[in-house]
Amino acid sequence: MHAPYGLTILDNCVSCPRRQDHLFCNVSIHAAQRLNEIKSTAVYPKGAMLFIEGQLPRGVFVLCNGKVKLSTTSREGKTIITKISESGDVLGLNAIVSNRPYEVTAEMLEPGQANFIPRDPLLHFLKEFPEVAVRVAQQLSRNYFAAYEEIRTLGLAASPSEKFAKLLLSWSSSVPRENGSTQLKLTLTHEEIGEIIGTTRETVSRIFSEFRRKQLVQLKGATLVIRNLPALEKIIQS
Amino acid sequence: MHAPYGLTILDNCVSCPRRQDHLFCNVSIHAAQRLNEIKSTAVYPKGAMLFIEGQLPRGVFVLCNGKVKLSTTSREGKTIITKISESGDVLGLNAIVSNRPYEVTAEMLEPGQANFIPRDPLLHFLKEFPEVAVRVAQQLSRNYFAAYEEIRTLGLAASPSEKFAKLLLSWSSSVPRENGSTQLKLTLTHEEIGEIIGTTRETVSRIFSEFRRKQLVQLKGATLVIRNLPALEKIIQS
DNA sequence: ATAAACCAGTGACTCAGATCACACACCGTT
DNA sequence: AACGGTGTGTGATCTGAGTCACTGGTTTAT
Repeated sequence: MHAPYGLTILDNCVSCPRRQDHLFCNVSIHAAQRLNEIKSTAVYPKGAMLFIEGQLPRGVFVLCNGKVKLSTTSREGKTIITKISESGDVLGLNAIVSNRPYEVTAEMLEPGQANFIPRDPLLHFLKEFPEVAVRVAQQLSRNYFAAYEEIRTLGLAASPSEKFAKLLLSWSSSVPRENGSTQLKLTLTHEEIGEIIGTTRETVSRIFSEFRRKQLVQLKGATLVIRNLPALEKIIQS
Repeated sequence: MHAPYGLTILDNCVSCPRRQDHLFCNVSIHAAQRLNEIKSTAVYPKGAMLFIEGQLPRGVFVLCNGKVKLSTTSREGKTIITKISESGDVLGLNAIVSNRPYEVTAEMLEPGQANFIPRDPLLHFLKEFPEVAVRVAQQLSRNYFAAYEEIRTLGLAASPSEKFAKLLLSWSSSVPRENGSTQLKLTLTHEEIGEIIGTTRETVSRIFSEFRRKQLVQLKGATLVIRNLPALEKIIQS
C-alpha cells in the first residue's frame, strides 16, 4: 500500500476548482471528518478495473484524478462506453443505493487516485448526515438525466457524423475557447470513440478524415484543434 | 370537476395487488393523511397530456389506472417512446427532484385517473417524512436503471427483430403464462411500437408478419398470443 | 350512409454504414 | 535492426432497413 495516506478527501479537494459541484468534496466539516474515517485511498494504474459489470456492489469510488471509462458489454462482445468520468465523480452510487450489481465496468484510462467508501459505512453515514443524503438523491437524478440524454442521442440522432459532431462539441464545451476554436488532448482511440457513438472503428476513421478535409478539425500529434464550432453545431441541428 | 373526490390515494390503492411496490401507495397512515391533503384527483380522457417535454415542473402525477405514454421528440419531429407507464407509477419525479424541465411528454393512452401533487407541498412533505424521501431516492435509482436498460437495448441490440423480440418478452413477463404461451391485449399501433424499438412502421409490420409466419406469435383480434417464448429468447441472446 | 382519417400489409428501390481485407505508421522490446 | 503489438487510413463489397408508393381494411366523424 504505497498510497499517500497523508491526504484526505478534504485535502485532495481544497485545490480543486470544481469542488463546489462535487458530491463528497463539499460537505460540512463534521461530515468530511466522518468520511475520512471510513474511506480508504489508493492509486490505480492505467487499465485497472475499479469494478466490473455484474459484480455485487462493494462500495463507491470517489475519483480524485485521472479518467475512468464506464462501459457495458453484450453477450456477443459488443461494447458501448457510456461515460468518461473525471475527477470528483462518484462511481458506483446507483448500485449502492439500490443494492443491485454494478451496471457498468469502470476502468482507469490513465493512472490516478481514488477514495473507496465501503457500502455499509456509506449507508450509515448517509443516515447520520441527511443533508448529504439529499445531495445523493440529486446526484442520482443527475445521473438519470445523463442517461436520458444518451437515450435521446442513441434513439433520435440520425447519422454517425451527427453523433461524432455532438461528441466533439461536448468535449469542446469543457475547455476554454480562444477566438472560436478550442484545443484538447485526444486520449481515446478510434475504436473507443466508436464505442461511444455506436459505430465501427472504420466509420470513425472515415468521418474523422472527412472532418479534417472540411477543415472542421485539425490534428497536431495528440492535440485536437476544433476550428469550426458553428459548422459542427450545424451538423447536429437536433 | 366530475372526479370521484370521495376516493383517496389510500382508498384507491387498498385494492391494488401491487400496492407494496408503489412509491406513494404504501406509506404510513400519517404520511397518507398528509398526502391526501395536498393531492388533487382528476380523470383524464384518452389523448390528454399530463405534461409536456420542456415545461417547468409543476408537480408529480400518481397514476391510479389507465396507461400513459412517455415520449420525447427531436427537433426534426422524430419521436421515441421511452416507457409505457401503468397504475401506481409516479410521473415527473425526476424533474421535481432536480427542478429541471420535464424531460418527456406524458400522454394518456386510455382514459384514467391520476392524483396530482404540486411541487412545493411535495418537497415539504418529503422533508416532513424522511422515510418516504429514502424511497424516493430508491425510485430515482430504479428510474436510472430502467433508462440504463434502454441504453443497452438501443446501443447493443443489433437488429429491429431482436429489439421487437425483447419488447414482446418484456410484455409477456408481466402477465401469467399458461403452458408456455402468454396472452395480452395489443393496444399500441405499429407506428408506436416502431417508436419504442427505434424503427419504422413498415419494418415493424414486416417483422410482425415474419414472426407470425414462424408461428412465434398469433393475433386474434386485439389479442396477441405469444406461442413460442423460447424461440423469442433465442432471437435475443444478448 | 358516406366521407375522411387512420391503420396495416407488401412490393420495389436505394443507400449508408458494416464487414472484409490490406497497407502502413508508430513504439517499446529483445 | 528486426520484431510483434497496437492504432490508423482507405479501398471493395454486401446487405439490412429506410423510403416511397400503393392497396385495402377499420374506425370515427359529419
